[in-house]
Amino acid sequence: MLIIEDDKEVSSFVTKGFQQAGHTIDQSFDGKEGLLLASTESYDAIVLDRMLPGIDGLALLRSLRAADNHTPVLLLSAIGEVDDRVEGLKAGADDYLVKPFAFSELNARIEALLRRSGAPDRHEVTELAVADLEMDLLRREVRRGGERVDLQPREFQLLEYLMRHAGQIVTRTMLLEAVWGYHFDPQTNVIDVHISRLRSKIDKDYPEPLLHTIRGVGYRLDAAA
Amino acid sequence: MLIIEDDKEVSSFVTKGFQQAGHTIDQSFDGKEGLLLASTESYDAIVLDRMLPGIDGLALLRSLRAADNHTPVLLLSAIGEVDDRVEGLKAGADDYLVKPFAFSELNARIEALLRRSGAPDRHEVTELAVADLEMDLLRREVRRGGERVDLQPREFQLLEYLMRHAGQIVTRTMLLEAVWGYHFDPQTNVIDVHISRLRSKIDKDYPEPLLHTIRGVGYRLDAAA
DNA sequence: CGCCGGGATTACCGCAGCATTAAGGATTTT
DNA sequence: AAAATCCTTAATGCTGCGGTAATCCCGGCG
Repeated sequence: MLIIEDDKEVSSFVTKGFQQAGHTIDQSFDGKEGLLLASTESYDAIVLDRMLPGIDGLALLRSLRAADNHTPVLLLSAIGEVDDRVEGLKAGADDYLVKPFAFSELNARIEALLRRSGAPDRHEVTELAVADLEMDLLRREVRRGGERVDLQPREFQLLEYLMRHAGQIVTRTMLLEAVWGYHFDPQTNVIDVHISRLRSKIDKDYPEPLLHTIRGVGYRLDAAA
Repeated sequence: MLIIEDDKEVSSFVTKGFQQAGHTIDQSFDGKEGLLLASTESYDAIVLDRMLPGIDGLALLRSLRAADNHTPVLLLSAIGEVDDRVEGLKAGADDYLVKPFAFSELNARIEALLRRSGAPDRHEVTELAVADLEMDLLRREVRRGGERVDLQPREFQLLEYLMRHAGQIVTRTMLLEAVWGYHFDPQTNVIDVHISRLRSKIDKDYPEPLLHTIRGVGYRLDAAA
């Protein structure tokens, strides 16, 4: 686990706590080094302070997500405004905690994150397939009927999630959480838009649509009627 | 299930999430109304925000418990207060979750509560069957005699309830509560209409009707004459 | 045999929910 | 600083679900 926090006292406090809980910890005290570590090493989770010398915590987080790194990140912040929280979550944080906090609280949240992301299949499967639709996770390539389909990052994420749950119904709430990381209702039609674009790329021009709408619930990806 | 939460965004997110998961939800945005609903109606679980206009969430909870109501309650709380958890649990909450939270987390906890409270876990069963009528809850598919039957959301809910109570008489009042979330008589023939539509899909074209009318009482779903 | 009340059926229409498109912003690249 | 890329928001259109109501049906009872 990686702790990025410039306040030595807080950092040490948190580090000791997690070490005693049996975790292995890397500490970083500034943004640049933190980002470097986060991108080059592989952590099960990251605790990230929002205010940092060098790079701002949010910017760091965005860079990380832009590089397609999905390590669970818990954001620490001194501020408590709602907008900050939303901004943090939108930037790609998986959870958010305001200082001052009790270590037990932090621990519980990290545990929840680990549990959630601890899906063992993440690193084993490198290829997904549904009917004649194939996805190569390593090369980030998608093919339908052998033909290449270019997807944008969001669309790729969306399709990946749908393919991992092929045959099952995927609710809108699930998508908001898994693909957008929202833990609230954005009150917009982001999902619809991206579904629409995805459809135009993978279902249009093909006789049998794979992406089905389940009215009032969500979507399902499969070949069956 | 009852959601008592004044923040419209949170309430909407949670409500939609549970609805998509197949639950019937009552929403309340203030303490007084919430308490009234909680005391007069019968819910399988209640999600209760701690900070409410009107009555405080904790006070509400205490009133409820004082009235000998033991419906499982999960308390929602804003960040900051750490040993609030203890207070909440002391007031009679069965579980506690701090905002912001992931819906999946909330869902998991509610399911745990339902399981604990002895309600037959709705998600352990993924398939229902009555005679040659089958329902796949995960795929939201219904088959009669192996043949697919397309149902609309309401019809699906209705049939699900009937199948969960197969062989028993299901009264109109029960249906209004469980399927429509009405706690009063709408003075219309909604039920009749949907029963009729359901019949035309699952009983028409088949020699033996499964959906029987019990005049003056309600309906019963089974194979027996 | 005709009346009565509950139930069944059908048709109709408002609107929720989804699809689609275009425009605006944010971020990154050149 | 300009350009390109991609995500989000917003506006618009459309489909068909779901509720209401009008009508029909049927069993029960006097």
